[in-house]
Amino acid sequence: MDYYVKNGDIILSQKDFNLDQTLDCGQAFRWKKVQSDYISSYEGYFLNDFLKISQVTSDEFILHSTSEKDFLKKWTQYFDLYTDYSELKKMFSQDKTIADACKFAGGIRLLRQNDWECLISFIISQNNNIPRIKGIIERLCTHYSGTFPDPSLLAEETPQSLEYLRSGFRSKYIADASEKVNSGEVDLKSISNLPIESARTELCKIKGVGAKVSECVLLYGMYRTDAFPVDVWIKRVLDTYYPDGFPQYLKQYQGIAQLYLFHYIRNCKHN
DNA sequence: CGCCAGGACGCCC
DNA sequence: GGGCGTCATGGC
Repeated sequence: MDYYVKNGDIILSQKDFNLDQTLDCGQAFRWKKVQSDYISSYEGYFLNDFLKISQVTSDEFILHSTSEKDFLKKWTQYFDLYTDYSELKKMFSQDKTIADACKFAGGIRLLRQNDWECLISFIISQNNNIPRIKGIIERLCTHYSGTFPDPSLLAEETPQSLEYLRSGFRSKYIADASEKVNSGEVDLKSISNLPIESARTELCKIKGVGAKVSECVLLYGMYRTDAFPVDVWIKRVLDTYYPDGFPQYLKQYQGIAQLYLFHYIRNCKHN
């Protein structure tokens, strides 16, 4: 990671980073691709901090209108820039299937998102498709003037008052999660420090949070890289390529490996 | 139109 | 403990 400041923008030099692969691989739902003269540009949020970011070349980026302070304090963390993905991929590539996945799209990085936002987002994600998940979350944020609502705000809502989301049966789950987090019955900050089995148990106390959603919250919202969400796509990968189980030596970082596999199985046509 | 979606729940056996 | 229907909504 290397950078300099130019006309109020951050010019970033970064290997192992592709915006299309990272921002549109189903781990975050508030990034929008926007028209630009660059390879690609996105606008989105980490919590309520807005960012426009562009990919200029394979390893050059512009973070538009960002202070050096915000860059160092927020965005380097969010994009996980202090982690060496070349090293990770070297380890992953001992496995043929993941090696292929990394060759197909090696610019994916794990986004270090907010636990609360991840919880609500992945509750919404269940039995749903990505375009519609994005729509529901956009309606939610628009309702709160473009910001993602805090637990205290959402805790005032009921399944009825959430009808504008058109999230179907999930609205009662959103209401339950908001109530439990706001009251402290479920304490996300404490959970993030628990052994992973206990953390799963605690998260699953929320109605509508099961094995898959809790795993996503752990991985995407709490940076538990050993969390391993299994959805229908990853199930296909496991059935096809790992009938005897996922390699144990990848356990500590299997969540990140899962990102490459998820993107690969969904987008590589010859599968 | 029908099938499916980054699933969880309730009920059945 | 595993299997299966159900749950809203709408993308494709």
